[in-house]
Amino acid sequence: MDHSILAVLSFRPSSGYDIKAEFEHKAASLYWGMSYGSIYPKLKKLENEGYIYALESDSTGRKKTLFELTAKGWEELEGWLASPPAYPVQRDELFMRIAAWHDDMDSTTLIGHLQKRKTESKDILQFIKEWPRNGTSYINVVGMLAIKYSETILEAEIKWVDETVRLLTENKLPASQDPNGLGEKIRNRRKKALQLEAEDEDPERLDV
Amino acid sequence: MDHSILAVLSFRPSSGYDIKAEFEHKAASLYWGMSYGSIYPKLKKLENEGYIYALESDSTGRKKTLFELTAKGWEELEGWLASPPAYPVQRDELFMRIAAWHDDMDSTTLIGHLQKRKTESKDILQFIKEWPRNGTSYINVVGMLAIKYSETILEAEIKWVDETVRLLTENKLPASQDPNGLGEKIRNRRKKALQLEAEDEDPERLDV
DNA sequence: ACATTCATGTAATTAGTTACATGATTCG
DNA sequence: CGAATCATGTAACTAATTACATGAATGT
Repeated sequence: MDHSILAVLSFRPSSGYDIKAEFEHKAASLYWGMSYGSIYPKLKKLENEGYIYALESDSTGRKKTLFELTAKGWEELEGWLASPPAYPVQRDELFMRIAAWHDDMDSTTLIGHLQKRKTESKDILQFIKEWPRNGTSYINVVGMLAIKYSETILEAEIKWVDETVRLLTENKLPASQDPNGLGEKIRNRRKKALQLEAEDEDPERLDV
Repeated sequence: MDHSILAVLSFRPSSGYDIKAEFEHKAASLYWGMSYGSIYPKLKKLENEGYIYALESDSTGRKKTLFELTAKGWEELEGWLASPPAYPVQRDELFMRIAAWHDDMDSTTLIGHLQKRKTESKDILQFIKEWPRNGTSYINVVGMLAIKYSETILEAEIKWVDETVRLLTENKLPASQDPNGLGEKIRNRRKKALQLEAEDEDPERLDV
């Protein structure tokens, strides 16, 4: 059961290609994504199970198969909309890197990561801000709330990046917390591991 | 290659069980997650490829296999840390629902979703705020920045939920944008689909 | 003694992407 | 007329979870 497809079809009857475009460039792209390799088989399955059906194409230009929701499809969608959403799992490679960063590493690399993130987030923010103003998109009353959310979060993120870059460049980082001297231990483990390798690579040196 | 495992091992030599705990209760849980079914095979693979090796257990109590990074493992980790992180894909079921919400639906259900989200986010925020203060966790200088980020975002999110619930209950929603009367079309498509089904279910009625 | 937690793993399943294949239509 | 885009699909592959199985050590 893929409810995100039913959700897209609820706006208007769409082809697989349309759905992909919706996930790529439009509103849905902010919170979901899907490739052709997923979309077409899912459409087949949803059709077989009676949630959607194929409309006749209106013969204008290109031929494509538009899918429309059946009564069963609308009911399934609305049941899903009413069911409690799972808490989103954040999987952010930037923060995994930040968390594992260690003192021996160059902080200019980290600043580079942060600035890249800022650029990307600013682009998305601009897209969101312009999108309700282009005068052609359909955004219902509740949809406006989601836009406001993305604006809020992205602005907070960008502000955090600026502040963090400032702290890193001015070397005014907050105090670390290390009650067991783990930072020292980590540096030693790393040093030892890297030294052992150097010896393995050039074992003769000791004897010369 | 699973760098999140190397990242966890960089803090301290750990068993598969330890790694799972790290992803479950600790810092890493905010930005990553993994099940046993992934962890143990990955550890085997990383060992075979020479990124990690098994330490002898220190025979105190339970026997477990701790893994430590090799020189190759440290180098791989640091290369990954320096490589540009991908922009995170937000997959948020709450916002997929909000985006597909339609006017015929009961807004109290939506308010319920929002309040559930608020509770969950508040719990995480509390965890984050307490965690540097428990006096036992290791958090390095850069790690503090990631904590600050999560605080910032979660606080912004909670504020947005409060504001949104207020708008919904007071019925002061922002104006929708619907240049092509799509909202009306959606309501009609839905009505028609559901009526057709009602007729199918009870076709005799027309003849009586 | 019994339940819980610690600890490691595998098999089946699910879900997804990537790369490829194919061809029609439209635009410049 | 050739390039770009529209349009649909499949096969191979990758990545992950879930459910199951097993058993030892610890806490009550």
